[in-house]
Amino acid sequence: MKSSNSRFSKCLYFSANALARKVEKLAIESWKKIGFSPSHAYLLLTVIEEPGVQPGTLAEELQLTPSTITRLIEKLEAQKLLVRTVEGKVTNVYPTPKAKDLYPKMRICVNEFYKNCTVIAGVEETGRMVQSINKLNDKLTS
Amino acid sequence: MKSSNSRFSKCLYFSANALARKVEKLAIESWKKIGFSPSHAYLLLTVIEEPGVQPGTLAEELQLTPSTITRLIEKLEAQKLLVRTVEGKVTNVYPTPKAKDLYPKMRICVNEFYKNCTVIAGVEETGRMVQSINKLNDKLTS
DNA sequence: ACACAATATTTGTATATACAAATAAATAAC
DNA sequence: GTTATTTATTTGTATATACAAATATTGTGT
Repeated sequence: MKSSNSRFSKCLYFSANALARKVEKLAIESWKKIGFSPSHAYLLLTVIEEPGVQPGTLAEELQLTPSTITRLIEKLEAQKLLVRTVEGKVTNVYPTPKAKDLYPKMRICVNEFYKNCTVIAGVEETGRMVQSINKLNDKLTS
Repeated sequence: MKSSNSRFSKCLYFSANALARKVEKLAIESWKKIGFSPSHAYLLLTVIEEPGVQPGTLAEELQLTPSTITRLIEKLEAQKLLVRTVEGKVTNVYPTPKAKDLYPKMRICVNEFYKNCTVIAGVEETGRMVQSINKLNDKLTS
């Protein structure tokens, strides 16, 4: 059924959730060739680009809660893709050489995802969409 | 951090996910007074308004997978809010009197959620947003 | 310097959701 | 009429995420 014909087609709850799931699927597709889920992939990417970044910062940048970040880090640590150093109350997260080797492939996946979005929705439309969603997100930040 | 300043502020993956989570929170808040999660609430609402509706139809209308619908129904059945009758391969879902009694309160929650959205985002803006998300959703339907 | 508050992170637990396989019934093919 | 295919639903299992509480460290007021 088309979203626009659904019983709840006027309800932001359904629109927003459906969009997130569909975009998630598209992202999973784009990241499949290196076998990461999108959230793991973007976390790893951030750690590679900002070595030593702290979990709290990752939580902000990835818009996830600290506990979720911990869980993601644990998994990637188990795969020997990153390491944590704890000093006092702060933790720093660093990529391993194995992770750094993956970097070029990861950038390709990022680009592929953007391309997939724009092919489906159009370049300008995608941009406008992201912008207006961000605007709404900022209003909803409580 | 503002979404619009995030490292991934141009990425639909993050925008869409963040929006869904924030709207979810708003919905949870709106439904809290009768103690349902939004998905349970909307499912129940649909069953009350369309007694005998089938799980497959619910999956379409709520934009969830059939297995998720089964799980939601199980929970509501355990709370004696709805019942299933199985005839051949089709299942029909009916509300119990207990559920019907809740109906007026549920409609109030629905309205409250809409109101909360529009207070935060503006009436017109909310409408436009939902419309353009639906449009994108339809394009993304694979 | 000691108690108290604030901060950063992790852990225990719960929820929502999905995919893939299993089941069961209806329909079609021959 | 029996076999094969399609359809509707459920079940087993896995993932992502969050909240609240626990832990540990740092900073502050007096």
